[in-house]
Amino acid sequence: MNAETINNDVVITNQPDFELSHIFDCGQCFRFERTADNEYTGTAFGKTVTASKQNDKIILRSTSMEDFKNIWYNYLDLGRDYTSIKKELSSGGDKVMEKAVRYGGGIRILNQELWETLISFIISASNNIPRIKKIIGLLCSSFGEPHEYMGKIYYSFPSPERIAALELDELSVIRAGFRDKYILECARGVADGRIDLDALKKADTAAAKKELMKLYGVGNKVSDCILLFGMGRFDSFPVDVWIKRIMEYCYFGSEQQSIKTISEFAAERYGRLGGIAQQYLFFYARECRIGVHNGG
DNA sequence: CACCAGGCAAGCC
DNA sequence: GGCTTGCATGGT
Repeated sequence: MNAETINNDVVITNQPDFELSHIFDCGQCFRFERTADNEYTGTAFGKTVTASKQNDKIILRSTSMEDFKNIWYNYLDLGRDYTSIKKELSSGGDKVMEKAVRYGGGIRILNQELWETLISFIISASNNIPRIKKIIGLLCSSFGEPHEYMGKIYYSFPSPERIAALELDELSVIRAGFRDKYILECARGVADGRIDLDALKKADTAAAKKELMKLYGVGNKVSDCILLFGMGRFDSFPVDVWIKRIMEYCYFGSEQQSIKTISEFAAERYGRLGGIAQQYLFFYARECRIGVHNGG
Protein backbone atom coordinates (compact mmCIF):
# COMPACT_ATOMS: atom_id res chain seq x y z
CA MET A 1 0.00 0.00 0.00
CA ASN A 2 1.14 3.49 -0.83
CA ALA A 3 -0.70 6.73 -0.04
CA GLU A 4 -0.03 10.27 -1.15
CA THR A 5 -1.85 13.57 -1.04
CA ILE A 6 -2.87 15.05 -4.37
CA ASN A 7 -4.64 18.40 -4.06
CA ASN A 8 -7.21 17.70 -1.33
CA ASP A 9 -7.43 13.98 -2.00
CA VAL A 10 -5.56 11.03 -0.58
CA VAL A 11 -4.69 8.61 -3.36
CA ILE A 12 -3.93 5.00 -2.45
CA THR A 13 -2.11 2.68 -4.79
CA ASN A 14 -0.74 -0.85 -4.65
CA GLN A 15 -3.62 -2.00 -2.43
CA PRO A 16 -4.88 -5.51 -3.21
CA ASP A 17 -8.10 -7.13 -1.93
CA PHE A 18 -10.12 -3.93 -1.85
CA GLU A 19 -13.48 -3.40 -3.58
CA LEU A 20 -15.81 -0.71 -2.31
CA SER A 21 -18.99 -2.53 -3.35
CA HIS A 22 -17.85 -5.66 -1.51
CA ILE A 23 -16.91 -3.72 1.60
CA PHE A 24 -20.07 -1.63 1.81
CA ASP A 25 -22.62 -4.13 0.49
CA CYS A 26 -21.70 -7.06 2.71
CA GLY A 27 -23.90 -5.88 5.56
CA GLN A 28 -21.30 -4.84 8.09
CA CYS A 29 -21.88 -1.09 7.81
CA PHE A 30 -25.04 0.97 7.46
CA ARG A 31 -23.69 4.49 7.07
CA PHE A 32 -22.09 4.43 3.61
CA GLU A 33 -24.16 4.91 0.47
CA ARG A 34 -23.26 4.40 -3.17
CA THR A 35 -23.01 7.90 -4.63
CA ALA A 36 -21.76 7.01 -8.14
CA ASP A 37 -20.19 4.10 -10.02
CA ASN A 38 -17.44 2.69 -7.80
CA GLU A 39 -17.99 5.51 -5.34
CA TYR A 40 -19.33 5.43 -1.77
CA THR A 41 -19.83 8.26 0.71
CA GLY A 42 -20.28 7.87 4.43
CA THR A 43 -19.47 8.97 7.94
CA ALA A 44 -17.41 7.39 10.71
CA PHE A 45 -15.66 8.79 13.79
CA GLY A 46 -17.50 12.06 13.19
CA LYS A 47 -15.99 12.61 9.74
CA THR A 48 -17.35 12.08 6.27
CA VAL A 49 -15.45 10.80 3.25
CA THR A 50 -16.12 9.90 -0.36
CA ALA A 51 -14.17 6.87 -1.52
CA SER A 52 -13.86 5.82 -5.13
CA LYS A 53 -11.80 3.35 -7.09
CA GLN A 54 -10.68 3.45 -10.69
CA ASN A 55 -7.93 1.44 -12.33
CA ASP A 56 -6.56 0.06 -9.06
CA LYS A 57 -6.32 3.58 -7.67
CA ILE A 58 -8.34 4.31 -4.54
CA ILE A 59 -9.21 7.94 -3.98
CA LEU A 60 -10.40 9.40 -0.68
CA ARG A 61 -11.78 12.77 -1.66
CA SER A 62 -11.44 16.03 0.21
CA THR A 63 -9.54 14.67 3.17
CA SER A 64 -6.06 14.98 4.68
CA MET A 65 -3.11 12.66 5.20
CA GLU A 66 -3.63 13.24 8.91
CA ASP A 67 -7.21 11.92 8.79
CA PHE A 68 -6.09 9.07 6.59
CA LYS A 69 -3.48 8.02 9.11
CA ASN A 70 -5.65 8.63 12.18
CA ILE A 71 -8.98 7.36 10.90
CA TRP A 72 -9.36 5.84 7.45
CA TYR A 73 -6.29 3.58 7.33
CA ASN A 74 -7.51 1.66 10.35
CA TYR A 75 -11.22 2.00 9.58
CA LEU A 76 -10.71 0.39 6.17
CA ASP A 77 -8.42 -2.23 7.74
CA LEU A 78 -5.65 -1.48 5.25
CA GLY A 79 -2.98 -2.92 7.53
CA ARG A 80 -4.23 -6.48 7.18
CA ASP A 81 -3.09 -9.07 4.65
CA TYR A 82 -6.31 -10.42 3.16
CA THR A 83 -4.44 -12.25 0.41
CA SER A 84 -3.15 -14.80 2.88
CA ILE A 85 -6.48 -14.94 4.74
CA LYS A 86 -8.27 -15.74 1.47
CA LYS A 87 -5.64 -18.31 0.60
CA GLU A 88 -6.08 -20.02 3.96
CA LEU A 89 -9.87 -20.09 3.70
CA SER A 90 -9.75 -21.39 0.13
CA SER A 91 -7.08 -24.00 0.61
CA GLY A 92 -9.01 -26.54 2.66
CA GLY A 93 -10.82 -28.06 -0.30
CA ASP A 94 -14.03 -26.26 0.64
CA LYS A 95 -15.55 -25.50 -2.77
CA VAL A 96 -18.29 -23.33 -1.28
CA MET A 97 -15.85 -21.08 0.53
CA GLU A 98 -13.59 -21.02 -2.52
CA LYS A 99 -16.44 -19.63 -4.58
CA ALA A 100 -17.57 -17.20 -1.90
CA VAL A 101 -14.04 -15.82 -1.59
CA ARG A 102 -13.85 -15.34 -5.35
CA TYR A 103 -17.19 -13.53 -5.26
CA GLY A 104 -16.37 -11.11 -2.46
CA GLY A 105 -12.60 -11.00 -2.83
CA GLY A 106 -12.49 -7.29 -2.08
CA ILE A 107 -14.17 -7.53 1.31
CA ARG A 108 -12.47 -5.97 4.33
CA ILE A 109 -13.82 -6.00 7.86
CA LEU A 110 -14.18 -2.35 8.82
CA ASN A 111 -12.96 -1.30 12.25
CA GLN A 112 -16.07 0.50 13.40
CA GLU A 113 -16.79 2.29 16.65
CA LEU A 114 -18.05 -0.07 19.33
CA TRP A 115 -20.84 2.21 20.55
CA GLU A 116 -22.17 2.73 17.02
CA THR A 117 -21.95 -1.00 16.34
CA LEU A 118 -23.87 -1.81 19.52
CA ILE A 119 -26.79 0.43 18.62
CA SER A 120 -26.72 -0.38 14.90
CA PHE A 121 -27.03 -4.10 15.45
CA ILE A 122 -29.72 -3.71 18.09
CA ILE A 123 -31.63 -1.92 15.34
CA SER A 124 -30.84 -4.73 12.89
CA ALA A 125 -32.91 -7.29 14.81
CA SER A 126 -35.77 -8.66 12.73
CA ASN A 127 -35.32 -5.87 10.22
CA ASN A 128 -34.12 -5.43 6.65
CA ILE A 129 -31.01 -3.60 5.53
CA PRO A 130 -32.65 -0.64 3.72
CA ARG A 131 -34.80 0.07 6.76
CA ILE A 132 -31.89 -0.40 9.18
CA LYS A 133 -30.05 2.26 7.17
CA LYS A 134 -33.09 4.52 7.24
CA ILE A 135 -33.52 4.24 11.02
CA ILE A 136 -29.81 4.84 11.70
CA GLY A 137 -29.88 7.79 9.30
CA LEU A 138 -32.80 9.28 11.20
CA LEU A 139 -31.04 8.64 14.51
CA CYS A 140 -28.00 10.57 13.28
CA SER A 141 -29.82 13.44 11.58
CA SER A 142 -32.11 13.85 14.60
CA PHE A 143 -29.56 13.63 17.40
CA GLY A 144 -26.04 13.67 15.89
CA GLU A 145 -23.74 16.64 15.44
CA PRO A 146 -23.78 18.26 11.99
CA HIS A 147 -20.66 18.98 9.95
CA GLU A 148 -20.04 20.11 6.40
CA TYR A 149 -18.29 18.01 3.78
CA MET A 150 -17.91 19.07 0.15
CA GLY A 151 -20.71 21.59 0.50
CA LYS A 152 -23.24 19.29 2.17
CA ILE A 153 -24.28 18.67 5.77
CA TYR A 154 -23.65 15.27 7.33
CA TYR A 155 -24.24 14.07 10.88
CA SER A 156 -22.12 12.17 13.37
CA PHE A 157 -23.47 9.14 15.17
CA PRO A 158 -25.03 10.56 18.36
CA SER A 159 -23.22 10.07 21.67
CA PRO A 160 -24.58 7.81 24.43
CA GLU A 161 -25.16 10.91 26.55
CA ARG A 162 -27.26 12.59 23.88
CA ILE A 163 -29.54 9.58 23.50
CA ALA A 164 -29.60 8.88 27.25
CA ALA A 165 -31.10 12.33 27.82
CA LEU A 166 -34.10 11.56 25.60
CA GLU A 167 -37.47 10.20 26.60
CA LEU A 168 -38.92 7.21 24.77
CA ASP A 169 -41.47 9.28 22.87
CA GLU A 170 -38.74 11.65 21.63
CA LEU A 171 -36.75 8.70 20.30
CA SER A 172 -39.81 7.40 18.46
CA VAL A 173 -39.12 9.84 15.58
CA ILE A 174 -36.55 7.36 14.24
CA ARG A 175 -39.32 4.74 13.75
CA ALA A 176 -37.31 1.94 15.32
CA GLY A 177 -40.46 0.23 16.58
CA PHE A 178 -40.02 -2.15 19.52
CA ARG A 179 -36.25 -1.56 19.45
CA ASP A 180 -36.47 2.01 20.77
CA LYS A 181 -36.55 0.89 24.40
CA TYR A 182 -33.44 -1.27 23.85
CA ILE A 183 -31.58 1.71 22.36
CA LEU A 184 -32.56 4.01 25.21
CA GLU A 185 -31.71 1.52 27.94
CA CYS A 186 -28.25 0.78 26.47
CA ALA A 187 -27.53 4.48 25.97
CA ARG A 188 -28.38 5.19 29.59
CA GLY A 189 -26.21 2.29 30.74
CA VAL A 190 -23.20 3.50 28.78
CA ALA A 191 -23.78 7.13 29.75
CA ASP A 192 -23.93 6.44 33.47
CA GLY A 193 -21.09 3.93 33.48
CA ARG A 194 -23.03 0.75 34.23
CA ILE A 195 -21.91 -0.48 30.82
CA ASP A 196 -18.13 -0.06 30.29
CA LEU A 197 -17.42 -0.50 26.59
CA ASP A 198 -13.68 0.09 26.96
CA ALA A 199 -13.42 -2.66 29.55
CA LEU A 200 -15.31 -4.94 27.18
CA LYS A 201 -12.65 -4.46 24.50
CA LYS A 202 -10.00 -5.90 26.80
CA ALA A 203 -11.94 -9.06 27.69
CA ASP A 204 -11.51 -12.27 25.75
CA THR A 205 -14.20 -13.10 23.22
CA ALA A 206 -16.18 -15.53 25.38
CA ALA A 207 -16.24 -13.17 28.38
CA ALA A 208 -17.12 -10.18 26.22
CA LYS A 209 -19.96 -12.09 24.61
CA LYS A 210 -21.34 -13.06 28.01
CA GLU A 211 -21.33 -9.40 29.06
CA LEU A 212 -22.86 -8.19 25.79
CA MET A 213 -25.70 -10.68 26.10
CA LYS A 214 -26.71 -9.14 29.41
CA LEU A 215 -27.62 -5.94 27.57
CA TYR A 216 -31.29 -5.27 26.87
CA GLY A 217 -31.92 -6.03 23.20
CA VAL A 218 -28.65 -7.92 22.69
CA GLY A 219 -28.89 -11.67 22.20
CA ASN A 220 -26.78 -14.36 20.58
CA LYS A 221 -26.69 -13.05 17.02
CA VAL A 222 -26.46 -9.34 17.77
CA SER A 223 -23.62 -9.92 20.25
CA ASP A 224 -21.71 -11.88 17.61
CA CYS A 225 -22.08 -8.96 15.19
CA ILE A 226 -20.85 -6.49 17.81
CA LEU A 227 -17.85 -8.71 18.56
CA LEU A 228 -16.98 -9.04 14.89
CA PHE A 229 -17.67 -5.53 13.59
CA GLY A 230 -17.07 -3.41 16.68
CA MET A 231 -14.29 -5.34 18.39
CA GLY A 232 -12.42 -7.09 15.58
CA ARG A 233 -13.13 -10.57 16.93
CA PHE A 234 -12.73 -12.71 13.82
CA ASP A 235 -13.49 -15.87 15.77
CA SER A 236 -17.11 -14.69 16.00
CA PHE A 237 -19.50 -16.15 13.40
CA PRO A 238 -22.93 -14.45 13.43
CA VAL A 239 -25.69 -16.75 12.18
CA ASP A 240 -28.58 -14.79 10.70
CA VAL A 241 -31.31 -15.91 8.33
CA TRP A 242 -29.04 -15.49 5.29
CA ILE A 243 -26.16 -17.43 6.78
CA LYS A 244 -28.53 -20.11 8.02
CA ARG A 245 -30.02 -20.46 4.54
CA ILE A 246 -26.74 -20.61 2.65
CA MET A 247 -25.15 -23.02 5.12
CA GLU A 248 -28.15 -25.35 5.01
CA TYR A 249 -28.17 -25.17 1.23
CA CYS A 250 -24.44 -25.65 0.71
CA TYR A 251 -23.39 -27.92 3.57
CA PHE A 252 -26.51 -29.73 4.80
CA GLY A 253 -28.36 -30.70 1.61
CA SER A 254 -30.97 -27.98 2.15
CA GLU A 255 -32.12 -29.59 5.38
CA GLN A 256 -33.03 -27.33 8.27
CA GLN A 257 -30.46 -27.06 11.04
CA SER A 258 -30.46 -25.35 14.41
CA ILE A 259 -28.40 -22.20 14.81
CA LYS A 260 -26.28 -24.07 17.35
CA THR A 261 -25.44 -26.79 14.83
CA ILE A 262 -24.46 -24.21 12.22
CA SER A 263 -22.34 -22.28 14.72
CA GLU A 264 -20.49 -25.42 15.76
CA PHE A 265 -19.94 -26.42 12.14
CA ALA A 266 -18.49 -22.98 11.38
CA ALA A 267 -16.27 -22.93 14.46
CA GLU A 268 -14.88 -26.33 13.51
CA ARG A 269 -14.33 -25.43 9.86
CA TYR A 270 -13.27 -21.78 9.94
CA GLY A 271 -11.95 -21.32 13.48
CA ARG A 272 -10.27 -17.98 14.12
CA LEU A 273 -11.23 -16.78 10.62
CA GLY A 274 -14.94 -17.49 11.12
CA GLY A 275 -16.02 -13.88 11.03
CA ILE A 276 -14.29 -13.19 7.74
CA ALA A 277 -15.64 -16.43 6.29
CA GLN A 278 -19.09 -15.28 7.40
CA GLN A 279 -18.74 -12.04 5.45
CA TYR A 280 -17.72 -13.84 2.26
CA LEU A 281 -20.68 -16.20 2.70
CA PHE A 282 -23.12 -13.39 3.50
CA PHE A 283 -22.08 -11.38 0.44
CA TYR A 284 -22.20 -14.46 -1.76
CA ALA A 285 -25.60 -15.54 -0.43
CA ARG A 286 -27.13 -12.13 -0.99
CA GLU A 287 -25.60 -11.48 -4.39
CA CYS A 288 -26.79 -14.87 -5.63
CA ARG A 289 -29.93 -14.91 -3.45
CA ILE A 290 -29.10 -18.48 -2.47
CA GLY A 291 -32.02 -20.33 -0.97
CA VAL A 292 -34.43 -17.54 -1.91
CA HIS A 293 -37.10 -18.67 -4.34
CA ASN A 294 -39.55 -15.80 -4.18
CA GLY A 295 -38.26 -13.96 -7.17
CA GLY A 296 -36.14 -11.19 -5.70
C1' DC B 1 -54.79 -10.37 2.99
C1' DA B 2 -50.41 -12.97 4.56
C1' DC B 3 -45.63 -13.15 5.12
C1' DC B 4 -40.98 -11.48 5.78
C1' DA B 5 -36.95 -8.67 7.50
C1' DG B 6 -29.00 -9.66 9.68
C1' DG B 7 -33.81 -11.45 16.69
C1' DC B 8 -34.91 -10.73 21.30
C1' DA B 9 -37.41 -10.87 25.79
C1' DA B 10 -40.60 -13.06 28.45
C1' DG B 11 -43.20 -16.77 29.62
C1' DC B 12 -43.90 -21.47 29.47
C1' DC B 13 -42.34 -26.44 30.45
C1' DG C 1 -31.75 -26.08 29.46
C1' DG C 2 -35.20 -25.71 24.91
C1' DC C 3 -39.50 -24.09 22.66
C1' DT C 4 -43.25 -20.61 21.67
C1' DT C 5 -45.18 -16.15 21.20
C1' DG C 6 -45.60 -11.12 20.81
C1' DC C 7 -43.38 -7.37 19.14
C1' DA C 8 -43.26 -1.97 15.64
C1' DT C 9 -42.73 -0.87 11.21
C1' DG C 10 -42.58 -1.01 6.29
C1' DG C 11 -42.39 -3.57 2.05
C1' DT C 12 -44.14 -7.07 -1.30
